[in-house]
Amino acid sequence: MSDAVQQPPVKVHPMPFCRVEIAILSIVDDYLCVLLAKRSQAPYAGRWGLPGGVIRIDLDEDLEAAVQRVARERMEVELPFLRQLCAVGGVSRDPRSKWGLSIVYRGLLPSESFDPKAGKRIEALAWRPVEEAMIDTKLAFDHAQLIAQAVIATRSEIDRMELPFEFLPEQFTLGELQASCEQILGGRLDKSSFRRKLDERKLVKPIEGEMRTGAFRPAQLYRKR
Amino acid sequence: MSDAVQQPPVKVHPMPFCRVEIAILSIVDDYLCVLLAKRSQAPYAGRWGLPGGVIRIDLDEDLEAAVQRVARERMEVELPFLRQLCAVGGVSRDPRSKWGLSIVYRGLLPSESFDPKAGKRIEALAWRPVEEAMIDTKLAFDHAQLIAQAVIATRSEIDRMELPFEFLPEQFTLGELQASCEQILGGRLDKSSFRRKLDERKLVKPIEGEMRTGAFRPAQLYRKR
DNA sequence: ACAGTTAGTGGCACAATGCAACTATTAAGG
DNA sequence: CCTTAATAGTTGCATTGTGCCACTAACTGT
Repeated sequence: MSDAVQQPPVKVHPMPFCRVEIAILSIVDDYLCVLLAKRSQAPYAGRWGLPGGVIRIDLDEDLEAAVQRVARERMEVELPFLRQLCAVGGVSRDPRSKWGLSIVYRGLLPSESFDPKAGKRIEALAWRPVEEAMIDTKLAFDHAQLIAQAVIATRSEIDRMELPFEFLPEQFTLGELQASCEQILGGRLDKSSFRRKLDERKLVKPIEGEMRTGAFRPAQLYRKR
Repeated sequence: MSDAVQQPPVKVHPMPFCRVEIAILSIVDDYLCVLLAKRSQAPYAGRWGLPGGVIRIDLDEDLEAAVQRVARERMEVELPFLRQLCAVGGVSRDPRSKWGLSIVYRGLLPSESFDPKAGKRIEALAWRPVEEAMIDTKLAFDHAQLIAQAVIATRSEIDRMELPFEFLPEQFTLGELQASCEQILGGRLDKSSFRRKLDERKLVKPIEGEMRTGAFRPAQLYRKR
């Protein structure tokens, strides 16, 4: 009602240089990995870091849209799972401007569904085990720190039994589900208590009659929920 | 090293209108309350909402500094406890610009240490019980939603036994500590299991010999850790 | 001395969890 | 056909965490 009555007399202040950064996690060769980009431009040219890009207020509807656009432009991928991680900002965060502000997102992706292809401003893309990346002091900016935060957030989801169905095909065995969790956590889980929680909280349902063959006893297939 | 070798050819894009918003929580009259500001200017002039302000890249060292400056200018208060809550942004979030981006913080404050004083661009300040504010559809922007998020975050800290020492004086009794937790959670806790957790995890230590008088049996005083 | 009120402790039942043993099912190989 | 090896799935038990409740302790006012 009264919202649009008058145009307020806002002084124009210069704004921060606003970007989104993306920590994309996946399980590659049984290890939880993060997707890193080799930077083709300053700052930190030639160094590895998280992929990211400038927020384009003429192109992006909102923050998530900005992330998806950047993921598309830079890596030709769409992110089915996306969560905001944090925002970091301050003076001289980025030499391209006086004041840099980055909104950092965390994405989960099944690595099979994605063949990393370097796009705009990226020399190369590579999966890197998080245990290395988290402590790699050579990464651009504070990205090692951000990766650590993303890993912690993902692990605490598992602790709360918010399961990483994003990493699995639509049909899966309980063994595969447990293995995914173990790879994310970087440690082993107990089979019986894992399964107890699954059916107490009704997180999966068996698919009728179907089975799948390994080398030995076949396992029941399940779906989410 | 190689970071400053060349000035990269960055196209200049218009940037979002960047702000910080602050959800300050405190216990007032035994209820968990949030500090709301009556807006003196559009948008939402005359409506209540979270206090906040524009990020000033000429004044603020980083995001937290921006929050503290805004808290000082608008409310004449310093926030001893401050956590980032989330970032929200998109087109037409704020009619003052095409694209608005707000970094939202959550602060905890002992209400006794603070006499709300309205400052720049604020008509009035008031404590409001969170149970009302969380569902008040009349608040500016999506602030009711943000308050709900702030309350959830604060409550889950209590669940994890990250205790609200910010709400208490330096010395306190276990009864006072438990009462604070109950007021935050909006429900009662069990005395014996609360205390068991306190000393299992060594969260408090008794202060030697000292006691404090109520009307009846005095209680042991404690300090954090 | 006793009632009333809050501080603080201890016991017990029940739930959640970790550990380990056990059964079930399949393919392969003698 | 029986044994072996490997994984799938279940069951039982010991340990721990937690909620509930009762009990003791300390102090004031009458």
